[in-house]
Amino acid sequence: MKLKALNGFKDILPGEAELWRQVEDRARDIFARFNFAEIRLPILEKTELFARSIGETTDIVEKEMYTFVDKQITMRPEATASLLRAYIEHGLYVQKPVQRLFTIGPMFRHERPQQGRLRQFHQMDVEILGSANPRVDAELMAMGTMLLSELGLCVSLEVNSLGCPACRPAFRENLLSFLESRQDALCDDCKRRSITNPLRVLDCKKPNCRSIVEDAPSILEHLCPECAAHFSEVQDGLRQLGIDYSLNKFMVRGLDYYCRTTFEFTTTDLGSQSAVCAGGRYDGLVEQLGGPKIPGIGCAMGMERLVLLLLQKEQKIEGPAEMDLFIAGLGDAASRIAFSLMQSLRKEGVRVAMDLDNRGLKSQMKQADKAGARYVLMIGDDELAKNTGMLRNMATQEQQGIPLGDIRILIETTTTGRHV
RNA sequence: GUGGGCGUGGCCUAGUUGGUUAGGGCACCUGGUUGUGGCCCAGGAGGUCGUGGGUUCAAGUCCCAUCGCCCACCCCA
Repeated sequence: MKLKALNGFKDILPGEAELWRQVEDRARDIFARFNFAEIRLPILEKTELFARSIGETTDIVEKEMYTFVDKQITMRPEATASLLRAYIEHGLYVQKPVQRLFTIGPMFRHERPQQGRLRQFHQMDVEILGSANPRVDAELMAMGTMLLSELGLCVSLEVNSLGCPACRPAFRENLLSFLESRQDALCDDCKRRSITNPLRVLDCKKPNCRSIVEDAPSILEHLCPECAAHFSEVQDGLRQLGIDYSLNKFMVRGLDYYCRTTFEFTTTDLGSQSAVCAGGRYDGLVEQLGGPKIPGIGCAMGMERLVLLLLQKEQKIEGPAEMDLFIAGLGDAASRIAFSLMQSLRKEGVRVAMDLDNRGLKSQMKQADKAGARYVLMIGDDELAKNTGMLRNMATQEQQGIPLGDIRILIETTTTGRHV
């Protein structure tokens, strides 16, 4: 086997694609309930867009982007930057004070693949631009909760606030001096992190670092009055909407643009990739990208992680799409009639198939069965002589002759009682 | 980038201390029913044992190299 997909790039085969469609349909339904509009975005953008929004020194920008170096363009590693670019470029903020937008599609990061992590992966991305109101934060988390729950998934919601440019520097200093005092006890990774990204030390998974960090200064105790008020109203909103959540003062975001509210829906069933949906507020980002001073908040859901969870739940991948009718033509003459009858029925909206390779009846019945046909129309010499067909109900095994001259009865019988 | 694990027909896999034509299951095709699906039975097609080299009378099995995939670190949806 010479030609194969690239490492970290996956084909989604028909059976699984059906499950993907179910997830996406459910999401679109909920996005509509929450008054979101779809926006479709390009996959390639100028490299600069991601560097400026995600952060020059983040892992994503430093070493994970698929970039055409000579052209200075990059395959998007996430959707928020592209979405804000489009939002600013087309002046969407003048059409409505608050824009609620979603987009679904592939993202690309050159990481080492593992369970729940691919180089091309798919996200459903949701953004609310134009409101700094804490109720918006609560509403967004409520939507995430609703979607995951309607998908039948068991996840937990963790919430934190990262403060804002007014309060974070002071906290950062505080944390830095704390980490310096414990430097010797930290793992090697955390020693490095305390310099490159001190906040990251807070969510190190090593037990030893965890216990050290227990005593670390908490961002929640360093919030400025505005951020503290905002965060308390977010929680108030969550309570009003009946959303279960827990505070996680150690939760940190990987992208630089987040401020104030951040949240993560996590599961214990995905190996080490526990986040199925994560996001937060990014007031100031629109401005940073050259737009007006407009606040925003958003989150992204990882499609393959959702699908993995659904597969684990042994949710049956449904069989082939249901088919209304399979036409079994025996012999050349019958086959010719079947071929054009199939076209007429398809024009009328009937889901029809037939065997085009002149196989025996038994083989054709098998094909019909496998394809999920609810009816089979058999046309052989006997039927041909009378210009009729033998219509068999595959479930009840009843069959009756019906005239071929008038296809209305065929349409009606075979399309009533559809399940899909 | 760093660890660990695994590569046998399309898929899942058996293969004893190296020893005849590499075995089974799923799926596929044909027949049992010369015009009737699912279940059953019989038969059939399908394999450079990831690749290259080495040891040996003999390699799927042992050694070396290489490629690929998976899991974990890291990072993140």
